[in-house]
Parts: sequence; C-alpha cells; structure tokens
Amino acid sequence: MESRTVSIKDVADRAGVAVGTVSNVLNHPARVSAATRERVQGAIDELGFVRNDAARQLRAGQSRTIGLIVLDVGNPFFSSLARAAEDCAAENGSTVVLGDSGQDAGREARYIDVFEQQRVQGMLISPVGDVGPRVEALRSRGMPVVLVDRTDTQRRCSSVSVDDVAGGYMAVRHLLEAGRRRIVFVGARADYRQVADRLTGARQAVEEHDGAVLEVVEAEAMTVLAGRDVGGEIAQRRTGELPDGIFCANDLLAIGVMQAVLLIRGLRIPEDIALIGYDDIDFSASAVVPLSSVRKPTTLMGRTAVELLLEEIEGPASRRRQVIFDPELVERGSTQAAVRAAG
Amino acid sequence: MESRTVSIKDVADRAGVAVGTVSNVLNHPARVSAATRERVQGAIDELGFVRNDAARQLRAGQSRTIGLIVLDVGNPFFSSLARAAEDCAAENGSTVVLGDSGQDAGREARYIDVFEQQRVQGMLISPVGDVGPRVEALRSRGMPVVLVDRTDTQRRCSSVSVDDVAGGYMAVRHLLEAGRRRIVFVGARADYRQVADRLTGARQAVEEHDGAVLEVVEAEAMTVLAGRDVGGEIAQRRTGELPDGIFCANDLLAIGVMQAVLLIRGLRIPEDIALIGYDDIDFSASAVVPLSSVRKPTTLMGRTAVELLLEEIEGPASRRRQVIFDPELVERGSTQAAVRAAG
DNA sequence: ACGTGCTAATGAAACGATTCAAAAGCGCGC
DNA sequence: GCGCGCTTTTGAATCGTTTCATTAGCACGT
Repeated sequence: MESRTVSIKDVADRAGVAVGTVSNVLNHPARVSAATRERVQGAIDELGFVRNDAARQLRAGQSRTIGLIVLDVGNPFFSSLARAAEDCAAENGSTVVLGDSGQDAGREARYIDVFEQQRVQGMLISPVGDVGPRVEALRSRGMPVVLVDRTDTQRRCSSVSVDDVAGGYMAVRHLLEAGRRRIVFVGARADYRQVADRLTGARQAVEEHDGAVLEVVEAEAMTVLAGRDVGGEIAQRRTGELPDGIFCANDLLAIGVMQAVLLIRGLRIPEDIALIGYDDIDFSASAVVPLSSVRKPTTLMGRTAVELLLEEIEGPASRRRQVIFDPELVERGSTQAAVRAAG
Repeated sequence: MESRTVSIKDVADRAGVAVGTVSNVLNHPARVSAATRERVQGAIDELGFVRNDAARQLRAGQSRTIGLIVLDVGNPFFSSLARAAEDCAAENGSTVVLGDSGQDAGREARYIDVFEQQRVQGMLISPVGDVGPRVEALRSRGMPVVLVDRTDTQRRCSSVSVDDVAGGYMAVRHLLEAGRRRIVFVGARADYRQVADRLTGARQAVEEHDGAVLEVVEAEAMTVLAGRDVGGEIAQRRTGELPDGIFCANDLLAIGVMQAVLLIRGLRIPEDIALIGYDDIDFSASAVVPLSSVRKPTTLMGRTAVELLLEEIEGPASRRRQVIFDPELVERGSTQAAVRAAG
C-alpha cells in the first residue's frame, strides 16, 4: 500500500524542512517555531511516519527498554511483580519487555542474549540456577542487572527478595498467639531453600514459646494432592494426638490439608485445628474456609527492583544493595480465634 | 571496566582483518577460511563482543522479534499460550517479547507503539476493545497482525480463536449423556460475548434432547464467591426441584457451587448432581471432587497464531485466515456417571 | 548602512552492522 | 613469466536517526 517505509527524510521533504528540524519536532519541540512544528506534525500524520527505534538507539547507544526474565509467567507472584515493574518503568519513561524462562536455563540464556543484543538499559532476572558467571559477564560489559526473588550472596549486584525465615516465624507465631501449642509444619523434601527457610522461622517461633511443640511432616510434593494425603494422615490420628495448628509451606498444600481435614473426619477449622498457608495465592481467599496465609509484597518488590535498576543505570558507581522485604500476614477464617470456645 | 562498548571494528582490528570479514564470520561462516574464522572468533571471545541488534536491524530493515500483547499474563490461558508461541517462534529463529495490557486500552496502545517502533516482524494481539482502527493503521504500514482469542469479523487480518458455542454444547451434551435431564446453566450477566456463546451452545444441546430442560441462573460475578451463593440457593430447593446437572460458565463459579452443594446440604457429586465448569483452570483437577471442564487448546492456539503470522510475514499476499478451534472436554469425577445407581 | 544579539533552521557527521563490487592471493598450465 | 579461474578478503556505501557547529533570518540600536 504505502511505499515500504517512511523515514524522517520523507517527512522533511513533505514539510519542506531539513531532517534536523523534524528530529527537533520529535525530541525538542521547544526549539521549533509553532508554525513549523505544525507543518511537520501534519506531514507526519499524513505519511503515517513511525520512528525507527533501531536507528534512534544506534545513535543514542541505549534504549528505553528494561528486560525482565521470570521463572514462570503463569505464577501469580511473577505476573503481579511484572505488572508492578511495568508501571514503575512507565512512570520513568521506560518499557518492560518480558521473557519467560520457564525454569529452563537454555531459555534463560537465550533471553539474556537477546536482551543484551537489544542493548536494553538493564535486566531484572529471577535466575534459574547459578547465574553467577553469566551475571558477571554482563556486568563486566557494563550491563546493569538486578536479581529478583534471590539474593546475591557475593554482593556483585543489587537484589530484591523476601525474608522467608521471617515469614515462617510470622505464620507460626500467629498460630501460637491464637493459643495453639501442638503445631505441625508441612513441607516437601526441602529442595528449595525457601521451604527450608520457612521451617527455620517456624522453629524459632516455637522455641520462643514454652510448652509449644513443632512436628515436621514431609509431603510428597508442594501440591493440593500431596496436601490431601498429609491431611488424611493427620485427621486419622487419635484425638489426643491431633495438632491444633498446622502451617503449610505453601497454599496448595494447605488447601489439600483443608479438604482432607474437613471432609474425611469432619473436624472444624479453625475451632479444632487452625490452618495457615504461604504465598497467598488468589484461590486462598475463596477456599471453603478462607485460608490465612503469608504474602510476599509483590507490588513493592516489582517497583523496588526497577528503582534499584534505574539507580544503577543513572549512577553506575552506586553501591549494590540487597533489599530484603518482610512478608505480610494475611489473617482469614482458617485461623480466626474469635469464635473459639475458651480452654 | 571495559572500554564502553566493543564494536565489530574493534574485533576486526584485534584480529587483523577487515570489518567485512568479521561480519562474514558471524553471518556467512562458510565464506571465511578456517584459520581466519578461528582468529576472529578468538578476538570476539577475548573482547566480549556482543552484536548490536539496533545496527543490524537498521541495515536489515527488519528484526527477528515478534510482539505478543495479552490481556493478562496472570491468566493461565494466556501464559500457556505465550509459552507455546515462544516455543514455536524459537523453532523459526524468532523471539517473542511479551507485553501485558492488563485489559487497559492505554497500555495496549503503548505496547503497539513500542513494538512498531522496534519494527517487530509482526504482532499477535489479544485486543482489549475495538482495535479495528489501530489494526487497520498497522496493516496499512505493512505490519502483519494476527488476532488472538478473537475473530476479526471484517476479515482484515488472520485470527485464532475458540468456538464457545461448541464448548457450551459439548458440556451440556456431556451432562445429557450421563443421563441428566434437569440442567442448570450458571453464568454472570452476559457482558461477555463468550458467556453468551456458551449459553447458546447449552441451549442447542438441550433442544436436541427430548425431555431435557434448561434453567438459567444468573450469578453476581464469575467468581468462587458468587458461585457459592448460587450453589447455596440451589441446594436449598425442595428435593423434587433439584437439578441433576449443573453447567457453570467458568470453573471458578463451578468450584463455588461445588463447595456450597457439598457442605451446605451434603448432597453428593456426581451422584445427586453432576457438575461441569469451563476453562479447565489448574485448580479444577484438585478440587475436592475433581471438576470436569472444557478446555481451550491453548498450546495449539499459540503455535497456530505464530504460524499464521509467519505465513503472512513471508508472503504478505497470502489470504487472511480465521482459524476457530473446538474446545476439548475434560472428564473428571464431578460428572463420572460410572458409580451412579441405575434409574 | 552596519554591527549585535537573538531565535530558528540547516545539514554533515556519527552510531555499528551488513552488503557487494572490486581487489588480492593462489595454484596451475602453458 | 603470464594469464586464467578460483577462493578469500577488503572497504566504501548504506540504513534512519540524533547531534551540534554553522548559517540564516530578523529586530533593534547606533
């Protein structure tokens, strides 16, 4: 339809001005007289001119784009973090482009390459495994990087993460404050650092409290189904051996436990057993008994990550900072002590 | 650390060859003798050279990037579709970059602009509202566009979508085949074309079946909570007036209905009431009674969308195609007729 | 008439990779 | 020693934008 692509030169010809003037209209409107500005704008509209970002970047040496690589876009934590990052970037005139590594190191590497070739301003990476070497290489070439949901133990770059020890502590302390003493921690074989941290926090809380005991039950996986198995096992215990509080390492497990406890034996939540999960997934609020949980401050994390990155972009000499957020307790029906009979 | 950025010129100097030779090593290795190739490669590694995509694109006039704009990355439908699109693109040497419009027309417009300025090869758009004019403008400038999860009634561009009428038909037909006759359709005030389509399909199925009746119940929203309200209302009906099959316009509603039906009155699923949802969200498989549902072929849709786009990129003269997929029935416990007593 | 002090507009140079016509290098037969 | 055919290498031109030193244009005071 149109001649292949419309360049700034075409616009200049059409408006009867020099290319530099067109560029000024686009980038420094104040430098151009109103009349000329209008004429150029008219030509732009008529011809349907769209800036060629490649040329602009080539000249500028830098783009206005931030690369964000997440482990799984399907995970609400990441999608919500991404949303926040986008908003914060937009406020600063940048755009976030998203890459989904799907926990695959190869895909992660691909995105890092693509983003570097695109000369993004910087990258936010939620790394798959050990990205130490990759990040080191990036940094040596002057590419700002901020790690997300992971601290850099060697302090090579800034990072934004969550204190899962504090989260575990918070959850169990909440159970203790609701008067529970026989606490069960349900977690999967602790491959994940995160699960181990949550357990550590749970232990701390119990140790601070005389008369409280913590039992650790291992689930097959971090899923609803595995939770149901664990819940079934617990529900079948003799009355004297029942726990009165359960902390699950994530919400899926907790929902499974809840299903089993409510249906298999007809125990009441929270009256007989108080239950709390972790992550505060969307679903938790609408479980049969709304599930208390521990929430990561995703929005804050997304914004902070972008801010740290921009800081580093503007002042490459700035110090690396490891920002660690405390998670937040979300109280819902599954731990509400209010209705509970005294004693 | 390093001198600002390493260009192909630096590599050429280091290796003692001309810039054209370096370029050939990168793009047409066969044209270069093995010895030279090795020397150049060595220089590249030593200097940590990274291709400047902006310059490459500027010269080539086109990138190897596809822009994908979705309504909500948090929605599993879109995240899974994105994953498939990425895979398919990767197989064809392209990369997908993701933009999340969050159902916001402004953000959608922003991403369209950014992608167009980046001269992406083409865009996959799951549009917020009426993108007719925008798409028209893009196309007039030669930018290939494929709509996702939406047909283009005016056939201006190719599209990939799902036949929700067929989905609704499928769901209710499944209930009928399980011997159910008193069917309830639960949907929200049908703002969404999609919900209306599902109801249309449901009606068709019922009309084909003598003695079957369909009742439509309106929920406040498409949420678990709203579903629970509807389920409570239904469960409290007198025995003779109970439905024996319920089709909910999405899984969230269905899960709410399930919670209410099971807990409030202790009815059995599927023995007393068979229940089926729509969308097949992750959670459905692990509901207390695993929920039957209707699934969109997300992976296929993602791949097809990319294929249609590539088709158009390679042959701009190719005809626009509206690909409409049939959804797929997912049978689970909530409709399993097997256990049901005869009669 | 001429210099001064403005603002507005100009256009060549630069960014870094790719392309391609031309040159260089080489082996070989006469 | 020379020309031929082949592969390998060269380097200037190109893409579209931004930048910035210059130039143009204009009003005003002397």
